Amino acid sequence: MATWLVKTEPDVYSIDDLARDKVTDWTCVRNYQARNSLKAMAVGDEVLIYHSNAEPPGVVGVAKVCKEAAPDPTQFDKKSEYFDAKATQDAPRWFCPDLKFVRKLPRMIPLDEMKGCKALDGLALLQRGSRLSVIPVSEKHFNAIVELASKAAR
DNA sequence: GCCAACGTTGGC
DNA sequence: GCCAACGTTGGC
Repeated sequence: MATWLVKTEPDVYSIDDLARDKVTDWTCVRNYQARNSLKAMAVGDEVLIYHSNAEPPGVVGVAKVCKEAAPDPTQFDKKSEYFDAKATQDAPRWFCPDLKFVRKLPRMIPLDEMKGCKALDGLALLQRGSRLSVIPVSEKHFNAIVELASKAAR
């Protein structure tokens, strides 16, 4: 089983929206590297949900892949701002898995705290200028973040 | 709102 | 295939 982290802007789609929807197709990712990660997701993989452009930014919850990546319908929707004229039904460019809400963490883990955490050294999210919206996370890092959430903030 | 760090596009 | 110009992301 693999583990991942996906970013979302809470103003657009927050962990609470996911909690309400229970399951959502993770659409609108338009970056090839991120797309490749989405396509590599398998049913049962666990996914950390991260709020970007938030105050503060940080990891807020856990979801689970419940359906492998399928063509992202927003690429075919002319009215969508994510419409892609170069994508066809025969050769879709963008894919989205379905994610199922698992739980919110007992507390959010701010980016700041992750930066100061030795156990999270090497986490791709913390690399300088990391802008990827879908990131593979080692199981070790995944567990370290979940454990942090069960401890009180420093 | 600023801007650094990337990614993408397109002319050559 | 290079690379300048432009667009986007996302922390601050």
